[in-house]
Amino acid sequence: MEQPNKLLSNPIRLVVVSSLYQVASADFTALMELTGASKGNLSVQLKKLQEAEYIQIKKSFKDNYPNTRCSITSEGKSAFEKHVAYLKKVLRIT
Amino acid sequence: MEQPNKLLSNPIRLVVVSSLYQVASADFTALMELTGASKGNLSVQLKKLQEAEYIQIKKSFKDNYPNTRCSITSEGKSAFEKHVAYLKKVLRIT
DNA sequence: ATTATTTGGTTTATATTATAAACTTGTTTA
DNA sequence: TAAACAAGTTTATAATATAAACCAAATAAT
Repeated sequence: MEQPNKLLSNPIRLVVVSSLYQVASADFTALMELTGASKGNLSVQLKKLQEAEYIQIKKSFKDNYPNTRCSITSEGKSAFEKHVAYLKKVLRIT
Repeated sequence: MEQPNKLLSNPIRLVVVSSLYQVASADFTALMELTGASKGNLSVQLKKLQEAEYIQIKKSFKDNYPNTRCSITSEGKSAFEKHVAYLKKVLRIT
């Protein structure tokens, strides 16, 4: 029933999804700071989350520079909630 | 300050450590049921936890069969507590 | 007006990790 | 005594994570 979510077992992806669960949207630079990941690493983790349809990525230009803005999808929200429920059970926290 | 623990980011190892945090000791078979891992997989994960000194393994014979009994160390307890604190922060749960 | 540096990323080669199949050693059952 | 089972371990392979190298455009320095 309650099983661990592999995508969300990676700390970088967990922080990304958890952050986007609270925050409407965040761009690449903000997510780098939040996660502490290198840009290469963050780039592939975001792509994985996008492929799983946990997040949505909108690319645009902001002040002449490319800007990658991410937001969570309803699938992402639901997956996150389930994973949190799983963790709570495993960790025995209410 | 609060960082993810890599060893405890693996779901099998997390369940092992979390279980041993509650339970004084558990043997290989019990941990297989708790984690759902194959024995090969469980075997290497236990060894990793042992190498990190998160758990202690005592081998004996029980009813003529080998028996592998695991318990958590104080280092394991502390690591688990810290990781839980980290997760709580990331997941925004009290 | 080149050249160098910075911004904001992506691709990809390599290192690390996870996993189960194959193996081992001994026990019980037929 | 041969087959099946118990309780693991080893190891080959698959999957994953990570950062170095790369790219394209913008800005700064000379």
